[in-house]
Amino acid sequence: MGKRVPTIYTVADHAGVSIATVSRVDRGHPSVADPTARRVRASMQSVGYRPNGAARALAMQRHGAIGLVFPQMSGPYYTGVIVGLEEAAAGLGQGVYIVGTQGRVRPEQLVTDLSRRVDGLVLTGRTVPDELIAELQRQRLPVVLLARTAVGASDVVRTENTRSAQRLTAHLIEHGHKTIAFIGDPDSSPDTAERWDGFLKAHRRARAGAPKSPELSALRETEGRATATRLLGSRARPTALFCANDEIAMGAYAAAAELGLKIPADVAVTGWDDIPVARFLNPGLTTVRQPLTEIGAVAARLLAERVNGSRRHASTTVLPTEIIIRSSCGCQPQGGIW
Amino acid sequence: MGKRVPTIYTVADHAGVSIATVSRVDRGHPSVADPTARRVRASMQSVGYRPNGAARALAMQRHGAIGLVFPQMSGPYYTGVIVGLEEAAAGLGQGVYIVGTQGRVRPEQLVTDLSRRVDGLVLTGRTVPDELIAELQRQRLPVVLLARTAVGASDVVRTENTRSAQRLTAHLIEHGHKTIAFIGDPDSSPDTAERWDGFLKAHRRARAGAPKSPELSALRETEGRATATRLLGSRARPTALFCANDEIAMGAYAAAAELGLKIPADVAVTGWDDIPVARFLNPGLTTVRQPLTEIGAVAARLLAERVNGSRRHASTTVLPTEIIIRSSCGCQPQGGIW
DNA sequence: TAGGGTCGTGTAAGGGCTTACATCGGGCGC
DNA sequence: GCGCCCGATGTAAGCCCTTACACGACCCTA
Repeated sequence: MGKRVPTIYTVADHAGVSIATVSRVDRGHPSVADPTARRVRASMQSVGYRPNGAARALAMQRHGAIGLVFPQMSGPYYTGVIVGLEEAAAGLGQGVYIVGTQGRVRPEQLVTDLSRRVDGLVLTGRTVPDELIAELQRQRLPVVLLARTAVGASDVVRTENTRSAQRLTAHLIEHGHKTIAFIGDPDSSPDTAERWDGFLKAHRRARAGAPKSPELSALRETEGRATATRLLGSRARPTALFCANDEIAMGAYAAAAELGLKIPADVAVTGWDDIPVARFLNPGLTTVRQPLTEIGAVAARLLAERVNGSRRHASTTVLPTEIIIRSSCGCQPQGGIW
Repeated sequence: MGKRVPTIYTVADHAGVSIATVSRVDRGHPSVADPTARRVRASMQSVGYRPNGAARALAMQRHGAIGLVFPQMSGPYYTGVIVGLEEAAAGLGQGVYIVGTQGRVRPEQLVTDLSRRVDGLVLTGRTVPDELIAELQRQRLPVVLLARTAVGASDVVRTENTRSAQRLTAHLIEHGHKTIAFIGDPDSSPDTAERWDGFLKAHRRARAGAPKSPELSALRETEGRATATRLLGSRARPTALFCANDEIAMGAYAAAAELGLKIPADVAVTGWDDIPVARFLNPGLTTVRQPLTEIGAVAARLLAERVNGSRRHASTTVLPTEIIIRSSCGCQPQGGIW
């Protein structure tokens, strides 16, 4: 018959000590005599004791976990962030809960539920409405926002966009391109908005004619491919495509191949993110590297500071980006040094 | 001053009801009168109440969460599995904890800690030593193993390997290849072992000469690239590379490009997994698709069955795989139908 | 008008752990 | 030989919920 799950009492009885001693042994408290500790450990083993984390969390008034909410985990972008976050969190003694909101019926409910079991939350992009974020803050839950505009007094982690976008665009202009299309939706995220901004700045700076508007596309291969196909098939075909991320750029590669256009001879392409596969594309994709794992790691650290109370004021962290020149922009394969 | 965090008592006082009623309102229990429920909800909102998940888990004797342990999350393989797992788990009302073991000092400690806060665990590949798995089973923690040989009476989710490997190899042989190298390490995982097995079977079936041994490589781009470079640079260069996964195949692409060899004219390449980028490679990568998200979803469901006690006996699930013919094997770009 | 249901709410007993404080034996200084 | 102190262990009070059961008010029915 299903015997009850062994608890700290089971172990205490078995070892002939009090539950306090069992707890101390489990936590590695130094003040337990060696023979006792050995006996207790043997008992734990022998009854098959697995301490109940919920009870501990309740007693310690700390969940020992943080939550990460992302829109679509599928892409390499979030994978990188998650890896960085998980690793840093583990180092800080925090577990990591994940929740994807893409395609969920009631994402807000998921996030609310999640908020009950963590010491802090990392929210990315457009996963959660502002009101909910505000509500969580009212509940005094530490929140870090990634790739998202600030709400109230939360911490924010971002990466540099405008400046790199401007330089990358200038690079394309130097390659002689007159008509460069921007593929992406500035309204979809502050990051993309800043990239569009830098794109325009570079044109102004070079006194070059800029497109009046971006070519809208979601940050995904399929959408990028469709948009690129349309652009490259038109009469006034642009000679360069500034893609808001690498996945769009990959779509552009596919579109170009389909239309028999050579990259970069017929059309130059640049991406953003430097996802792992970028350098394996043919030709190598010129792009902008974001420190993905670092983003996650910083978020974890910020949360830890809030949780242990060592910091009370909201902070904004902007991580640097780096332009990676390969050959899709028209440079020689070995690549220039930026 | 840091006021105490509001609890169910705070709300009860504020609303002038008992904590039982507050609890019922929160859980959506139907037997609360409407006006009362409204009043309680207003109080929750007004005091900024966030129920404590640990306390609930303790009272309900259920964590409402499962854990996933993976070796390196960086790759697309695990990303797919995680997505599937997370989505299915959410549907079953379970949260998902993740832990990566790659590069961790004491992975076993991480897993042990994790086991205290979940109702069940999904363990992948070579992340956890058999003894620890056995110990967790002794503690009656439901465990599902992915891409891993069974230990004790745990559930196992796998994908079909031998048959697809055999057919894919036969396909290469039909393309006229006499010397096909197998890149991967059969000792590193049962999956790879079975692929090697199918590879050999196909040679035997076709009365073709098979290599005596696999060309060892970890399941990563870098290692695959190094191995492929060595092979393709040798005198007796193989005319086809059967790579144990897509990442190795991508390394092979890079190696071939470096050596000025054309795929598939000079050397054919096949992969395994059908990671998202596979069809964007040039030429499109012929590979074997595994139902990644389905693997995760099945794992979540198995765990749920164990947790709610609706199933007691260990099960093994083998999911089907599908050969995806593109052009890296020598077929025409539009691809044959398998 | 008493008895029996219902419905809405409250009471109180857990659930398994941490930890401040109390207690109990020695060893040691004098 | 006495008192002190310290090290090892125990006692018990939380931590914040869920829920079986009790209870009282009210409505029906007989």
